[in-house]
Amino acid sequence: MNKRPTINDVAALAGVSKRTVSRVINGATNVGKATRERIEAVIQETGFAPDKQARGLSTSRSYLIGLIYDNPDALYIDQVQRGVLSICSQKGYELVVHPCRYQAEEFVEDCINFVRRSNIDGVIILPPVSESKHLADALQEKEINYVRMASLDLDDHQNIVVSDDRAALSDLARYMVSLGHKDIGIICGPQQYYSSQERLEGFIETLNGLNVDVPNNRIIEGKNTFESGIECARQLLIQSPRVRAIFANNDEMAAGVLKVAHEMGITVPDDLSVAGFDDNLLAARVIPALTTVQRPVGDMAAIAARKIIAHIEGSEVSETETYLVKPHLIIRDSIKKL
Amino acid sequence: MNKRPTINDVAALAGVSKRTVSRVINGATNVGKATRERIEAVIQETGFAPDKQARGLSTSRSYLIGLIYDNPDALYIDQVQRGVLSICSQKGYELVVHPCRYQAEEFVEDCINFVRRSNIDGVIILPPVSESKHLADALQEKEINYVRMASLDLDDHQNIVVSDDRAALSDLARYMVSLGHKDIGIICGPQQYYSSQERLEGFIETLNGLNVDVPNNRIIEGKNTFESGIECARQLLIQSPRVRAIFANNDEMAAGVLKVAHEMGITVPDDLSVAGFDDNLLAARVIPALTTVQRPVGDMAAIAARKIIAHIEGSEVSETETYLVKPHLIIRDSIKKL
DNA sequence: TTCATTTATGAAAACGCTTTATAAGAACTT
DNA sequence: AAGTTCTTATAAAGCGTTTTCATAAATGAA
Repeated sequence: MNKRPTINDVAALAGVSKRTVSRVINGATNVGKATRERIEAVIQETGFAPDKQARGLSTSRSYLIGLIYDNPDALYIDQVQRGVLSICSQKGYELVVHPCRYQAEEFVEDCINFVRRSNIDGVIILPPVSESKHLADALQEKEINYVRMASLDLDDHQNIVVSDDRAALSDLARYMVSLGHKDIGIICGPQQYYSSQERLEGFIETLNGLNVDVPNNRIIEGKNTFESGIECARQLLIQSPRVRAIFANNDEMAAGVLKVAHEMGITVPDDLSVAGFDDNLLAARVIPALTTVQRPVGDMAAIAARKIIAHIEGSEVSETETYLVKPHLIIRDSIKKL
Repeated sequence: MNKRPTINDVAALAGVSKRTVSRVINGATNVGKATRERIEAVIQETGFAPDKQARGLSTSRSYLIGLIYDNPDALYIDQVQRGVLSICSQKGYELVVHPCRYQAEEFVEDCINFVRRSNIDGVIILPPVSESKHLADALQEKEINYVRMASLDLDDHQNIVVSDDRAALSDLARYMVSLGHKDIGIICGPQQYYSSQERLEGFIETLNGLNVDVPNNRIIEGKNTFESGIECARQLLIQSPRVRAIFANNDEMAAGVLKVAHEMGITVPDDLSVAGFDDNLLAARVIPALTTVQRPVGDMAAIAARKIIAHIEGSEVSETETYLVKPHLIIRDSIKKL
């Protein structure tokens, strides 16, 4: 018996029609107890498992979930994948990955094709792609299930999982001020992204609320890369040598700050405090270890997976399922009390 | 026209039978020129694309390629995924990811099920899972296509892509000696993995060839994590304070060495040189930037993808397609000339 | 011209499942 | 006793492809 058993084999062996076997597989109730048990025994014995393609052809389902992203942060992607899979594998779905180029002209079309070609049942979209209204609209129109992960509440709560970066940055601001910091510089992220805006605003507003002012020339826009962090840090530290603390929009750029400080003979955290965002691989390994903000990425991904599966299966997303998660501060060695 | 067009729609619109359309789709030669052009026009117009599931049901193909791994290095995984996808998307395949637990009892069964359930056409297996003879045998027996990525030539060349770590480590050894190093310590990887053995041997043999001896007490086995790197570095530097250079089996552990050196007031690279392996995200960002070894991971993955697709499609792997790639040394600031 | 090939097309079966009728009993009503 | 409902089962159609087997038309050889 090298060939994989089909539903017909099972039916024949159990002496029933395939319709009845189908009922058993799909957990229908109206099957006689004796019959059901006989069929289940045969299934056990033969190791039968329904063919996903055949089943899909019939139900127009593929049991595939797509993951769409254009994000260079491999660690983030990895955590998301694992989070999603922890749920998928429980529910019998597989995960198909689809990195893409957000900026490309045919980007939306490309994503739609991806879904169509393989009959993907639903997609999870990661930032910054998730901020594309264009894509979301296209999916909506084509009636494709989707859930977005984002840092901002920009969709129906059934279709999004958001991390409250603003609140986390507020915590960070309070923490810095509580340690006596008043001369603060910022290397923010690209302001074309809502997520970068949120972080910047959350940070500044709280500082202002605590009577700490951040002059505009102490705010520099970076590109979220290590190299960009280096450039911005140079500019900032030369322009405003009195700055005693810097918040960088991510750990990559914070690592750049560390590099520049080292070059310039500035000791961190004694002369300069530094904070990052992400709790990237770097954060704990760099010297001094970075104080940063950790988002529960895996958890968010798992929530997204539960939501998308609920959509697919038409079951209600349980009301208790949240859509908003709050990141938390990871305090290490890069911020010093003045 | 909200519904996706099927082959029947195309046939009807072109006024031919679906058999003929099928011929055109699949590039058969025996179709009249006029007919072919008419059909192609209709396909263009309607945006028809064959349904993968239906096609798969017929051909018992899924156009899915699986990626099996149990590797905590997110960067490595990410590079592999992108490398594989660069080929897959050209050829109309999608990538399904399957992280697993190598140590688990049901690991082999789990992988087989993964393939069976979704009719995965073939799998690419990453280290260290790729070292499992058990899994390879099971796949062979079930006639499942696979290609392994490894650091060691342990399979038919059609089924493997190997990175010649041994040669790279030999280069590193020569480089260190050329800078005058003789007091060298090693933090090697888990010796249960062939790949760790290869690196260690490649390094030591070359050193020996250059008349540099590494006493056994200067070789410590780590677990490839940052924390393990810290422990091993402490042990090594306390036990053998005269060591002036350390090779760590990966960048994570090398970062651990940097951390310990900093704690102990040892300046890198002035008092102690350090080398890593991987060219991890960390390598360039840490201070001082690590001299390390970079494997062309993306390229290897692309080769693996080409091979697996060739297997699936029964076409010959082009003879020019290599199976062996050589990593190369990335020289940065962590090794100093004595 | 006639027969043998090749070339171009189609009808219909098959792939393995779900689902829409439908039917046969059994178990209630009246 | 005859009608109604459940309950449990089946036959057969359908999902969108590919593929086997025919067949018709066009070409070439005799």
